[in-house]
Amino acid sequence: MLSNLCDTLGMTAGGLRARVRAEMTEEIKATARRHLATDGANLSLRAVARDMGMVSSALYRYFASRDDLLTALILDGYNALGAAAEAGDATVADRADLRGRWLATCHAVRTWALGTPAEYALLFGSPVPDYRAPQDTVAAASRTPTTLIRILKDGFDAGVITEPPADGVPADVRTDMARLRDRAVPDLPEVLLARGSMGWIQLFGAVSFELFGQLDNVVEAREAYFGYQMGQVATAIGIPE
Amino acid sequence: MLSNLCDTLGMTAGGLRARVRAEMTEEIKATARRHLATDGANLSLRAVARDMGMVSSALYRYFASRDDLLTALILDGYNALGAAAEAGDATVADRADLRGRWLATCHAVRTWALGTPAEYALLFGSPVPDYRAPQDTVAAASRTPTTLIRILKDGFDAGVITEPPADGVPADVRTDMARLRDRAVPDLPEVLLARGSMGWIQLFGAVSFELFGQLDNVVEAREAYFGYQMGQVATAIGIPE
DNA sequence: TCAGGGAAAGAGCAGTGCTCTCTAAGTAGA
DNA sequence: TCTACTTAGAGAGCACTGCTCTTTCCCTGA
Repeated sequence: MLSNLCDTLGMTAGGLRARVRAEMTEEIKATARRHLATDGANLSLRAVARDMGMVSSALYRYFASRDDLLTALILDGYNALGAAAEAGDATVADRADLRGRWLATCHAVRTWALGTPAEYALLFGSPVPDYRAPQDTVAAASRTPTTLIRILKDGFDAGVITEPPADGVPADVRTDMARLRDRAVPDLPEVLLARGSMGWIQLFGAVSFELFGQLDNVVEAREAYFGYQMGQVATAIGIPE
Repeated sequence: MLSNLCDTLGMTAGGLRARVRAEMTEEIKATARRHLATDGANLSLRAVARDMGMVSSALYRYFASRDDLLTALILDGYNALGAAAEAGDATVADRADLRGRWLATCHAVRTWALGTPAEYALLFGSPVPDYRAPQDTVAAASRTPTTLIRILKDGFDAGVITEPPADGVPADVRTDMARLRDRAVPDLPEVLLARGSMGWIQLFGAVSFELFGQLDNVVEAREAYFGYQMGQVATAIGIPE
């Protein structure tokens, strides 16, 4: 996207100008991320500019609008979360330990969310009014669920996870799952993918519930509750003990 | 809260003045709700006032701040959602049809959310920065989950739903669940409540996922997918077919 | 009838996103 | 090396925001 912008502005890639421009863009995003932590989604362009010792209008040389800046942050956020999930999965040395991998990935997602709640809210919270996420984000957004599904795939390939009976999976849902499967993880039964996607939703729900304050005055043992949930989900999906 | 305000302003309850004041308050909330639908959480006090043919400062006679107005809307929202859930549960004539009641309640929640997405986002979306939900809301907020848990309670009392084995429910989670149980549904095993709360979280996750756009370009058969999920959850909790 | 108090208006403050114009500075080509 | 061009940034300005303060109007209870 950045190189795209450079092209439209007629800059030669690799030039010194382009490099300082890229550094500047990164610095703006970094300060914006910092403001995001305190001000939430309604961060102020002017405040970001002030923090960098420049005037607000100067930011418009780098981001066409506030929404554009948010989009860049969202994209970075999806990638950061995806990387965290992948790293979590990778911590389990025994690749055949499916449950361990599942739980490690889930906990990694939660840890990332707790560490950067504002960014998580930006990704998964209430959408900003009249803001449409560009298509670029879908690839980055699918990194985390793909990490989860890949665990199922490994288990299925190894014959440890078996295809559950297609009890009551509606036909059109199977169609959706089949399309999704072909796009991301070929050769995985739709029914298994349907259960896997449910697990992803439960993970998202659990993290959002905790982060958005719905657990306040209700559940104190947050991490234990989370771990218990994810274990139950793993069992429901068919990941052996 | 309103009567509280009236008291502090020294108004006699039941007076004419108090009545027009209450009507005015309702009208403000109604217009605010209308604006909420288009502008999301960042609705404008001035716009609301303009819509009512008055000046912005006049609104401050009724709500001390924008946050106060939002709080009132949140409270109303929780109650509206709770009422919808209860009504959904009540549509099932055969009270012994636990699965039917569970699904009806879930679908009622989803329908309410799809009908008033902005209000749902206000309740369950990313929290507004430096806004603290007052204690008043917790009672209203618990109406919906209580409706769900009551179904489990009915099933447990009837001996249709049995207490699941406490396999791997951490001790501190049991403590949380016990406290929650004593507060809302006495005589329900903690383990069952733990599973029930998971169902509530999955319901919330599914609705939020759909409403916040995470299902875009992924799942088309929204209602079928939702119904499938809630059926699976019911089974996982132990609600018989 | 009349004082007290609540409702509304209006000006004003500090802040916002965004646009426009203008200047300074760097870059490439002859 | 000089020139034509592009870019970064500054600053003013527009329309908007939440909120406060003061002033005016009018209803109400005694």
